[in-house]
Amino acid sequence: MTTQCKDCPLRTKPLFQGMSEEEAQQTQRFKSGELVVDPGTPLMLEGSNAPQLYTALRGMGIRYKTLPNGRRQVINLIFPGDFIGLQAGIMGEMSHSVEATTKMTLCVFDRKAFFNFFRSNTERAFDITWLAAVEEHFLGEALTTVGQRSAESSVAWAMLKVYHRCDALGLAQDRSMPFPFRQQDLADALGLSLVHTNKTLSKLRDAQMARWSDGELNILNYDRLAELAMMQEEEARPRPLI
Amino acid sequence: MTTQCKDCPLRTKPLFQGMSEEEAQQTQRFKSGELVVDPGTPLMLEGSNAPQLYTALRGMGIRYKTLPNGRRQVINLIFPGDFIGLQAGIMGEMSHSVEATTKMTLCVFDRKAFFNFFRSNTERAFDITWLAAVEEHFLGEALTTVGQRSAESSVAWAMLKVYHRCDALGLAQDRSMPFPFRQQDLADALGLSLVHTNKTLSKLRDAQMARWSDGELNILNYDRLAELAMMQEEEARPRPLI
DNA sequence: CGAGGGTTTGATGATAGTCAAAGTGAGTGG
DNA sequence: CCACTCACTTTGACTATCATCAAACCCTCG
Repeated sequence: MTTQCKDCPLRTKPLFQGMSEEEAQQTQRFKSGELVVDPGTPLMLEGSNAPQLYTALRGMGIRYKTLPNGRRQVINLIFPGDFIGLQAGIMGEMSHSVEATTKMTLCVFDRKAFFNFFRSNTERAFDITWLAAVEEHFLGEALTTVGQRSAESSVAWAMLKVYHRCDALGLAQDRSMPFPFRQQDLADALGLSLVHTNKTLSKLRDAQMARWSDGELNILNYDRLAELAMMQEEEARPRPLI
Repeated sequence: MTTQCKDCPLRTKPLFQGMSEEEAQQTQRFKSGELVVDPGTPLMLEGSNAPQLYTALRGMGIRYKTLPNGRRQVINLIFPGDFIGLQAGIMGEMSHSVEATTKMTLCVFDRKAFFNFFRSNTERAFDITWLAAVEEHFLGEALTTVGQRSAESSVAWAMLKVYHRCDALGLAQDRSMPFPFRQQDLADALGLSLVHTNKTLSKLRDAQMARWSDGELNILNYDRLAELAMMQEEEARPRPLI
């Protein structure tokens, strides 16, 4: 038995905008099933025209692009509530690949139904555009990080970014959250080498600012970390949930 | 007398999707005027809630973010046909600033009318989302460049990227195009220092691959530049024009 | 016990940053 | 018409951040 949209465990999180019963019903009609995948499973392939779109319900993953020389850029991390495949839905082709890092549960939507869903309700169409704008916003920040921040500052930024997200999802407790990625993933996200990333992490650990081991991230000194990250305060704006 | 949307000089460019008479009329109703600005004029401010949205009709500009330490990341360059202020239109706040580099002519839209425009026609709503998806696509590529490419490769990539765009706009001739930016702008876009950017440019010049001086960019050896840039072939997908 | 994926550490060097100064050209005012 | 300024580009010298290479270490798993 798959989760009913009206009973979606994410719906009540403060991170997301409220969803009316009617909206939940609309989403329900759009939803074609649920998918559970093991760690490491590819969900979308760069350049492909995915027939399915997803919303992450549980678990985490990554989006990434690969270059002809084999290097990989992690575009961002996927957390519960993220919509996957917007680009395929709109432009017909993915510009990056998506892969599950942990075991994941995904709500499956049919690409063919996407346009109907989009046109079925102006509010929902607006929500989808909102999601795209949020993503653009995030990518601008990520670009700024990779382009302008030092390694230490970048790592601090990334840690706070994921911490905020997890906190808003209620997955964090005591300045501590699950963070099941590999150091290589973080390195590829920040444009750093694995070795340098590792050494930077150990600096932050020694400085008692943050500790990450065994898939658990611990923010030890929020304020100093935020200063190092040059984090701009911005209130968590609730986002739409599809 | 301002330009009528139905007579928009951009409408006929192959870069853009065809626009029906009816769509032109709808856009016309949404359009509240035209604005001509001098080089260096700020158009949008990061964090502000812009009351106006624009489409660049003529001229070029840049989008950028600034960090507390004063460093600047150029998010992308603005060419004719680009829609400015989508984020403000959707989320109510800009995540970056926008500035005119050359003299620019802009179609002005009223933010308050934006939602009406969006809901007035599903096709137009879809177009706006398309634009956001295109931007996301571009930012992913830019992030990959800054994170994974070497300085030489980055510069080559940037040159080809703008060349393709200008070519599609009919602004290029003989592998040559206007490129009125400063080296500092390019440096800030690629996360490089000004000095290193300058030296990289002179390498590409010496290697007879590309020459950029006096606001004119010249692609001397397209193939070698493309190889250096690790440019993936991708056909120019026509984009919507608002 | 060995294999394999991931993390950690050390050594070395290249790419790219910083600092400084000179060069160029357009624009301004005496 | 000639300084003079100002913004931008170019060049050289020096430095540091970060990449690469290599090897050891740690765990889990078969």
